[in-house]
Amino acid sequence: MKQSNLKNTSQDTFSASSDIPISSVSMNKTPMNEIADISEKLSKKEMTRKKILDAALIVFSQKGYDKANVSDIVREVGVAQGTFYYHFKDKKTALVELLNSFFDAMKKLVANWAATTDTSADMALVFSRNVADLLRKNTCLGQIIRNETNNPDPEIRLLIKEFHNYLYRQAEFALLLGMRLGVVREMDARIAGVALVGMIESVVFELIDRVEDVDVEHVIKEISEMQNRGIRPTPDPRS
Amino acid sequence: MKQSNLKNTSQDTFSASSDIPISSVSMNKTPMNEIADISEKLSKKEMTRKKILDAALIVFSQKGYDKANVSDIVREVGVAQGTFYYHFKDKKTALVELLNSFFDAMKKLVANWAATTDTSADMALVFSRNVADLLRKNTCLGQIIRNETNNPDPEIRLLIKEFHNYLYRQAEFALLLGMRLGVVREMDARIAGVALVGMIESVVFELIDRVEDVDVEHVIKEISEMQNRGIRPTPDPRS
Amino acid sequence: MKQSNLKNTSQDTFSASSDIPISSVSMNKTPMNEIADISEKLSKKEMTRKKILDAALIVFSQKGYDKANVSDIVREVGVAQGTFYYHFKDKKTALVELLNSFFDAMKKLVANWAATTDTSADMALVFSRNVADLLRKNTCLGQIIRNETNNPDPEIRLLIKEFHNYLYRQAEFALLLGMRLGVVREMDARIAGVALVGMIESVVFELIDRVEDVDVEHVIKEISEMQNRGIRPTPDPRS
Amino acid sequence: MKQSNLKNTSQDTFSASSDIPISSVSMNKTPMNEIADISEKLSKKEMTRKKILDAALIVFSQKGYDKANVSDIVREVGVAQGTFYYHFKDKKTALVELLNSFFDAMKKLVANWAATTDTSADMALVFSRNVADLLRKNTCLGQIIRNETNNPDPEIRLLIKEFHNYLYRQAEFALLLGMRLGVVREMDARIAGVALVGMIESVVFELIDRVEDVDVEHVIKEISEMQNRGIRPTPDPRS
DNA sequence: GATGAATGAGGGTTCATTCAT
DNA sequence: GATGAATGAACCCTCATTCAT
Repeated sequence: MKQSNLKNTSQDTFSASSDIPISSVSMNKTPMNEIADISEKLSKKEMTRKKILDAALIVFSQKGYDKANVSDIVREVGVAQGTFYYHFKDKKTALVELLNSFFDAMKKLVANWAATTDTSADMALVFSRNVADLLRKNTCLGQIIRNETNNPDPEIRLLIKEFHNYLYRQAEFALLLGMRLGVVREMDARIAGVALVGMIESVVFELIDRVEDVDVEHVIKEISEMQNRGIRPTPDPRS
Repeated sequence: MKQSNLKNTSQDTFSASSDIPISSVSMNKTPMNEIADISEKLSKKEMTRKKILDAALIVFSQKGYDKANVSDIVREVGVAQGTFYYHFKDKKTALVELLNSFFDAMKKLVANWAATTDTSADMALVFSRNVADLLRKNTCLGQIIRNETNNPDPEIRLLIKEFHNYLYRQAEFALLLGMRLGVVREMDARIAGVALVGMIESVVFELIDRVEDVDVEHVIKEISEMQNRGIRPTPDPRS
Repeated sequence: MKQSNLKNTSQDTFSASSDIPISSVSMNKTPMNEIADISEKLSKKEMTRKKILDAALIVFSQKGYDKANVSDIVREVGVAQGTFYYHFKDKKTALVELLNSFFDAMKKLVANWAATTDTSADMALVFSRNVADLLRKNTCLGQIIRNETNNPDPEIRLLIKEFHNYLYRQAEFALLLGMRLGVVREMDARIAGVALVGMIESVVFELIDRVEDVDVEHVIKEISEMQNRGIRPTPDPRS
Repeated sequence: MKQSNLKNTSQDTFSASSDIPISSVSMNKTPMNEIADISEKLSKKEMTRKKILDAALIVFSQKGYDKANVSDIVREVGVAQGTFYYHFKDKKTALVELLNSFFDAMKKLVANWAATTDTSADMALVFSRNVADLLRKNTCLGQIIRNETNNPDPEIRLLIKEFHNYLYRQAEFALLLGMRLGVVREMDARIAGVALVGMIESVVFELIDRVEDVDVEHVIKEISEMQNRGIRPTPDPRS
């Protein structure tokens, strides 16, 4: 079997499954075990399929979907070119499956967030940390979503737009809730939602993902502070 | 001449020259006239070259650089395939030229900003409006820069990274200055710089560029407010 | 399957394998059988590859390497354009492989020559016949080597120069040996080596390869005589 | 005007005209003056034409006719692409003109050779020196003739074959004459003619043209010796 | 007489996809 | 279930040639 040339520089566990956060970020249990358990039950066929998906995830995120070759993917896995097409109708299908399973996992996260988020908590901090963790734990998918945002293929585009809209609506909803509770000032929640998410995304991809020696906790705190207070020298509004 | 299939959905003037803001955003004169005047003086060769560049700008922004075909570009212009290669060494050269002329224009903008920005003004508002205007006037280049951020080609990648770093450094510098002047609270200016720029970029591309009936001024004001005050219900810090 | 346009005018067996003389010229057995036997064992893939190489050999020798199109080659074989690139990295690789296998075969010949050449024999006759046979059995490769001697590609050039230098050194070495044994007069062996090889090459390509009704044995004897005695009317030096 | 990249390493005077030996090699007068005189009379148009031909000669000899670009040639001269086609119907016409003027010049040489060659002289030496000088003084055309011997274009091929046949017939004729005079032993003059010319050509191109510090006179003497005596240790037949 | 912008046919090469095994 | 040889459409790019100026 040929050796892979791809460098694994992210903290991903390099498994399509694990790249998808089935568990909530607030869960402290090790979800890996569950996945591992499930993995054990995978048939040989399912294993191959999963390996291909894992490899596709990495290759797509590194070379971009269009430039990524099926040959790159199968070389990574060590299977034949045709095997890819036994498991997936075409290249696009694999990408769509990756994206969809990511979104499915997200929906599970939402339930947890909604249920566990304490309204008295520092919502900005919680939200930022959740989104940041989400992106950090799914570096590859994050990259793909970022890079393919304007992919010429309409289906892919739509799917990714869905993800962004989802985040925006989450933020908007949280802000509206905060306003009703009196912990958020009056504002255009739609615009603010986009702004907050964009802020977090940029920081995750520019600082947390790219810079090696970065204090993640420090970065997240700074963002939360920015979200809460803005840049002006006022007393901490929480005080 | 063959008919173009590309849809011109953006508000760009669809001219490589006009896409590049040679004049400062603070200038209220209509620079278009000047550019038009210059255009009159273009030789036939230069006209062809410009037309190709204009078409390349659109095609690159719509299909992505790698998926964009030279044949798409020349079909748009109505010239032969070879004509592209008479004017540009290769596809990449055209992209690099577009990016570089954009960056050159930016540098001119900077000088104006530095010279004209009143420290007593609402810096966040001025900065946001400047960046937003810059991006809005160069929708296509903005799209390209956004889409090719992780292009596999190292040269392209570097060029675009340069652009982002430039914006980040601008924001960081403005924040540091504000801190020294006492109009900005103490913070990690590097992180905040990335956050502020990311916020603006997201809003421009998600709201201003994509949504038709958007009150640009309203959006920019909201962002400035967010930057100044954050989301918390404090009294306006400027008061 | 499309019809070939290439005319097979040479006496080549038109097989990349048979073009390469695996057996020594002094062997009287028919090596073709052995090669045929081996051919039987070739997998379908190897057969395709061999067919492409055979066709490339002919096309390269007829049109010249640079003018030869991959499409010519695959049309000859009856496979798709892509099939060529499945088997060979590029056009050059196929050429280099042809040249290298020829040179490898040569090295085997050398061992035989060195081992079997009787110093008491008419060395000039043996050498001439060996080189002439080598070239005659590999007409196409001979043509290629002749035509691409000054190919702009440095790698190709070097490879072919190697072949010529090899022949020159062989001749030089033989002459030096003859001088030590007293059967060759004192001379500048380096110059003489080039002269002898050039003489043989010219005759092979001008007379043996091109003229149909030529008595090969007669030609070779005439050359040997020339090499031994020159043109002057002296008594046969061997007498 | 762009600078040329071509290295002028040969001893050519780098003039299409001077590359063609209008004067016999045995003439000791400086024919350059005559040519120069003629040059003076060239109209500007004729000068341009000549310059293009000169450049074509060099480019063809260095890159090979097929790989040579018209753009290379005109860049060398410093004229526009179209200028080439004003003076020559196409690329091939320029090559054919170069070859033809070379052959015309040859015919003039022949008359001189035939008239001046002393039958009592060392004919081999005279013939070798004449051919060698001819090739050395026309390095570029020599290269072209050597490289394009098997050019796929039939017209070019034929023209070059003509040159070789001419040389062969010259040698054959000289040998037949020598035989009649009793200064050459009985032999197959046709084969010997090819052999003698091939010997000289190889040595010129392998040793004299390529190796820098080569004693041309020594090389020519060695060849003559080889032609006269062969390789065997006989007493000098001339004694 | 010369120009040089423009042409377009054609070449090498890539790669997603198919299908017989 | 997996293979991998084969495919062929499509792309980037080259360059001899044309023609309006």
